[in-house]
Amino acid sequence: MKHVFITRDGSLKARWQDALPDAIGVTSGQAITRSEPEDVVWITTTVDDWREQTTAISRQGVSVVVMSYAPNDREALLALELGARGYTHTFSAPEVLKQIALVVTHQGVWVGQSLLSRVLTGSVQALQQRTSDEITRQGLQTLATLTERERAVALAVARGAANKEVARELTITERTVKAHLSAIFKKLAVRDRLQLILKLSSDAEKRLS
Amino acid sequence: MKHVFITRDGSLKARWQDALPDAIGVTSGQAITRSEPEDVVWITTTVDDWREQTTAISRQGVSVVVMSYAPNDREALLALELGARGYTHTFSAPEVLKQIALVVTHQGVWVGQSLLSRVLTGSVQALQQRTSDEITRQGLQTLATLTERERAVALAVARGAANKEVARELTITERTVKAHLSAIFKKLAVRDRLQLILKLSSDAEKRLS
DNA sequence: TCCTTTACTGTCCTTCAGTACAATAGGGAG
DNA sequence: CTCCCTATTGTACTGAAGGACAGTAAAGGA
Repeated sequence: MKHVFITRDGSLKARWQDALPDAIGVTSGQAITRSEPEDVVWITTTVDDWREQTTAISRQGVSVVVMSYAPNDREALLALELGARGYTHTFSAPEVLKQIALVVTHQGVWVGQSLLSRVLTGSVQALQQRTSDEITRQGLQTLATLTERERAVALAVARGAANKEVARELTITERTVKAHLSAIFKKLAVRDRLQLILKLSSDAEKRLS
Repeated sequence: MKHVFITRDGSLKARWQDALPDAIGVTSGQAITRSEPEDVVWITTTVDDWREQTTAISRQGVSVVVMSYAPNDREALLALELGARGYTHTFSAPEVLKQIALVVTHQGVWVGQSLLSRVLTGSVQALQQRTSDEITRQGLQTLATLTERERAVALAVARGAANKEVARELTITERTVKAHLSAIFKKLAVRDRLQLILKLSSDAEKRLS
């Protein structure tokens, strides 16, 4: 079992070797021939054909972890859809890399704390809209100070939903949505929904780093 | 670190103890008081309030694995959405249970071989439908299609500024700001400033990668 | 020169967001 | 059994947002 790092020039970053002493670096062209079913292949999104590589390698039963310089949930989704079992920041600490290696070699999936919930929340909302109260679960610290219902409203608004839409979604009147919003604005010290969106999305970004 | 199994009657199955000798069994009522951040809580879907328990316990930072007698991807999604980090069959082999324990205690997610692809595919489709125009059409060039002034207005609005503030900032009237905004909405195919903010911030993420 | 684009401004109108007054009901703490 | 918190809904009001009509002025290419 070995760790194969695919980079643009086949070079290895020091922290990767810190975490995984038996790591080897290759370029995109060499990748397929150098990896076996037991291995873990790490690939950065700076590699032009990382999508194709991820698909091809994961199809052979090899665990693939995609590393990005600027992780975001859309790219994470894409990576997972292509067959990757992990998605993380290129500059993740050695301890984190070790952890990821451990997880993916044991049939686990590693997508980072916040990404998971965001990714899944999206799908659940689409697949079964009726569970809307439960959409509010973990979270952003900001949301922690809110009540269950307030959180549900806040998250809906953060998606860009209008009061009327939120009302329909939570099966309450528009007036109630306004009531919750007033409470939310007060608690989070924001003046309107615009600032709320900005606050929530900036907090979400912080969690990625 | 210990393994807490929540079952209807608080009893433990033999294979659970085979896999995890330090396992303890509790009933739903005792669950919260008996689990600490380092623990792994295993809960079967035969427990009436497994959804609420999963939500509550995972919120405290405890890893929760949901076990079902008849696993299916819909329930898996629900479990993950509620905050569970694992989802498997109640009668999983001891080796599998060990593996799951290892994965979830290292910040991984375990949803089983077959479920993984289906679950993720579902979520990918759901998310991409919602954001398909952004990804395909405009992409990174969102702001590039705008004129100088429109860009200035768009950026100010993306910061959460009101029309009046933008007007003062650019030394123009509020009416002109509205005119620019109308053009922006049309060009970028968004309905209002809320969606504009969401669009710009999502594109900003992509530009970084 | 003519036409197009861009920037800027005006008034009128509709809809939405948010607040200011409320009120009612249930659950939990003391 | 109160007091407090939460969830819910009501009416009325102010102000902002955005569209529907406009219009003028400058710049640049055909």
